[in-house]
Amino acid sequence: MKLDYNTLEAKWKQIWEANQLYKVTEDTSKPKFYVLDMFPYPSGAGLHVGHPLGYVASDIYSRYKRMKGFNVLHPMGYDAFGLPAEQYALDTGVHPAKSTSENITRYRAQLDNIGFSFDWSRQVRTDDPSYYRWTQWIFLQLYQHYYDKSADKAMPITSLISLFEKSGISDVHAAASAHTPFSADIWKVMSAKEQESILMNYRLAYRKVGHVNWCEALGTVLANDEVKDGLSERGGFPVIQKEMMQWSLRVTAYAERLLTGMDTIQWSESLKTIQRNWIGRSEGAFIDFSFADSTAKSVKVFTTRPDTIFGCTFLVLAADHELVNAITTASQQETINAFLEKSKAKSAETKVAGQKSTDGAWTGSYALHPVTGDKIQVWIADYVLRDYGTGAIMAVPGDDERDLAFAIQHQLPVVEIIDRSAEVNSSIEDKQGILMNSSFLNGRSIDAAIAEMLAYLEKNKLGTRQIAYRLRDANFSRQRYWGEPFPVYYDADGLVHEMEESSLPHTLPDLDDFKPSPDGRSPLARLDQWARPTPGVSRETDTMPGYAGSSWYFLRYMDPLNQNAFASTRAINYWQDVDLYVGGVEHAVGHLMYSRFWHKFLYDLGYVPTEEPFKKLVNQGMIQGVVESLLLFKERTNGKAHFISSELVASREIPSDLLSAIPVHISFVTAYGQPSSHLDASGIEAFLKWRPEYADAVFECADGIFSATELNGALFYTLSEVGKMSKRYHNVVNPDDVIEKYGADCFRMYEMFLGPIEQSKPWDMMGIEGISKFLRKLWSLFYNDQDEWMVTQDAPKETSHKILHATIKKTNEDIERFSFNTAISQFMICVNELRRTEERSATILSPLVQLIAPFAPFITEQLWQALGNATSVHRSEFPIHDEKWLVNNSFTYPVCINGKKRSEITLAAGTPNNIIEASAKELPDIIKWLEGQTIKKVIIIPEKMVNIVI
RNA sequence: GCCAGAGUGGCGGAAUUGGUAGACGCACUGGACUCAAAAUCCAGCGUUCGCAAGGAUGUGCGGGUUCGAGUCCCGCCUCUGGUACCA
Repeated sequence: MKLDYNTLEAKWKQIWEANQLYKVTEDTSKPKFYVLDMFPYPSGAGLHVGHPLGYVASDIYSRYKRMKGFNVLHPMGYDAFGLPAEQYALDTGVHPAKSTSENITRYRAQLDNIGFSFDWSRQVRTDDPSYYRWTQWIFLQLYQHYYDKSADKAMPITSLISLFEKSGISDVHAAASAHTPFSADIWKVMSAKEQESILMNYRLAYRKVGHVNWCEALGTVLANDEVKDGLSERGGFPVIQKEMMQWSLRVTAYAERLLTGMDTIQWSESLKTIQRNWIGRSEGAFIDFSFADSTAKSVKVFTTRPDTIFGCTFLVLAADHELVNAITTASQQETINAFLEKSKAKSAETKVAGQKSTDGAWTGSYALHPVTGDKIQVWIADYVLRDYGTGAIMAVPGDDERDLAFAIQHQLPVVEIIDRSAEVNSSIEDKQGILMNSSFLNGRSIDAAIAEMLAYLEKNKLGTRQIAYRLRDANFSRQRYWGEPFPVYYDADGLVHEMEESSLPHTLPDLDDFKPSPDGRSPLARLDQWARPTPGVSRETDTMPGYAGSSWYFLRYMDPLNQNAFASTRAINYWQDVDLYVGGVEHAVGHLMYSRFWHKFLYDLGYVPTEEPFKKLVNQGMIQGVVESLLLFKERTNGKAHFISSELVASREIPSDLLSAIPVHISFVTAYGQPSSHLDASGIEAFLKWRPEYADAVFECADGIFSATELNGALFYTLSEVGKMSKRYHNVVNPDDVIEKYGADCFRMYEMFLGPIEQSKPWDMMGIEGISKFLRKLWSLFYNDQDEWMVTQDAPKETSHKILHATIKKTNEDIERFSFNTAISQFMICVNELRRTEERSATILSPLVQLIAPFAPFITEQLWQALGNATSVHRSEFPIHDEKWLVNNSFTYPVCINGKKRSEITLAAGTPNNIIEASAKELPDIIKWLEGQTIKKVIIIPEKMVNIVI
């Protein structure tokens, strides 16, 4: 039989489908194993060669685990709600539901091509009402719960209400946006509206007016992790701060558990560090400063350095701190107003640029230093943030660079309080030094002083120990159409009413105009009938953000069709949690943080049995593309665009701001990806056909300046860079094309052979021939050049046993540690060896096929059938190595003197160490070296080496 | 700035616990087969001295520990990622 990938793949895909080979059910007779991929967002560009990298790895692992006797859940689905489909709808008028479905069809075809072992009967789509019904349900649970810090878990809001009725706020120890004190009696006489606004401070899903990241171009607000360097992650549009009524999730309530939970899971250290930094825990104290002569009583500041309190010479509040109005004196009112105005106008640009600022203004008020009683000025400034700590700081210019810069700018007093003269190369961050000018703390080390001051503050009721987190509550409203509607409505008073559980799903209505309204409201607000169904009732017209549906999808796979629950208890108890999660590191602070939060919440409510959703996580790297660009020289020649060959740039010293790079389609470029990538005459012709606006451009290369038609013969060099694979750069490589040419098995193995899967690397077709050759060699062990079946039932050669069992051992170890490239290397060694010795015995070749099966499912299935097996190789048992074939009959030891190899001896296996030592010392060349030397010791490492130390 | 990770041939990368550095693949060079090409097979392939046998040297740089260091320690350099007025 001839090796013909395409027919072979079609044949087996059809057989697997007909036999439901990869369908999985809860089977208590086998141990479970859950392998999950991060489900894709079905974008219009389709899958490129980078996407399947993680999928191939997880598929190999799934197939391996199945052959090892595990009941493997390996599902796939689509993160179908999201911005790009809506942007596409804005541009083309195509309904997002339609384009998303079309994209999903395309993705499915591409995924099927690669031969994955997904159980497609469990597919989920986040935009399916039967799915988002449960997203809405979980949202309602969040709304109906608060976080009780004493119990350290989420509790029903009804218990909070009973506490309020019993004793007001005094017994409540809960995560809250604000603590307004009140008694039980006061609570009882509050109006429903007043009570509701108090409860909103506690609910895990709550509404508040807050400043949010507003992106004008996208017409929506974004969560903190969706903003990068002041620009939207999607699209790269500017983001400004804006006040809006928004839904938020109280993820901060779980900050500590999100932090400690990381000790129990197997994630890479770097990923854990990213999450830890994002949570940003720091220990310190709240300290109360009372005012000297103001209507306001006191202000709380947060500090991690209570020891520096004697150096505190002024206070600084955030510009939008709640006390600013109350403490501003009449004489300073104008100054403060001017500053607030300026600060507001500035926030848009400078916060984008990330510049440091020492701008500020004095409120006219004085506070009293809590220890010395000195009068100190209270300022407001840009560099203090409302959202961190208490939004107010005690400024210690003597030991804080920002405070110092501010003090110098505004000529405020500075007191040196840390003596660093004993330290070499010490900076403020080092926390090294001795206290001075600090009353009873003088002479203490910083650590000792912190402890002493904390005790002092608590004893004198001046402050409390406190832990602050950088983590902010997650914004949960998007002024967008293509997302889950909120299952709530508002009455005439603006009070929130939950929808009945039985009325879910609250479906997304149809729409044909997707433009957001300029005032920042969702397109849904335009649907009068839907938005205001009856007088006095209005619906929430915002929708949930992209991460809503993806925060729990892994649970739905356990029981995807369930109508009565997000998954049955039976299914959840069987599948428990995800054993292995494979996906990109770009989700470190978004999806992975929110999923853990939702999962912990569901755990508190008793719906899931484990606290953490993902036991082990592997981050696959990104496969990058090569971006080829033409350099456009902006100084135009006779009004014509001037392109310049890239090698001239260095020699001509053209200022880089006069150059811009125009990405070119890689198919135009010759020697693409190489240092000598260039366009020849036909490439230039193709380029001009594609970008006709450059038809009259001039092209400057080493030989001179030409118009396109004069350019025959001259090579025009492009600029080659490694970058993202993206439609924009015209460098997307479609897996379908690779599979068409080399077959799915080859594509899978080559993706794995590129290097460790955690690593990012550029896609490069150069090496794929090596894998292709390997598969042909494998095939040739079974069929000769005349396509005759060569496998015999003869006894194999002993050396074949040896190489086979070494390969079995290594394959098991390598798959377990996710080192697929080294496993493939071993297959190559094995196949080469078997070919060299012309091994044709089924005893050897049969297990070899099984070993390679997870990597190359199609070709191995075919060979397995040809070997006479009635059932699939993917249902067979993974080979186990036999130690007896791995024991050496003899072993050649390198004999070293002081670690340098001088000779070697070959001795029988299991030779006692004293004989090895004696034999080593008898070697003539060694004796020559040892002459006149004293042997200090002899080190023998079994099966490794003999080292004589002189 | 701070935090984390990484630097190995012409290239992608091996070396699992401190034990013969460069596995495996690509590229390249030479040879066989062929009228020729492709395909296939064989051999070579860090640097350096040498006709060779063989020697020296070599894992970003400078030190150290050790019989022995790509691997451990100290000090630097470079790159990648995260983060940035976080008190």
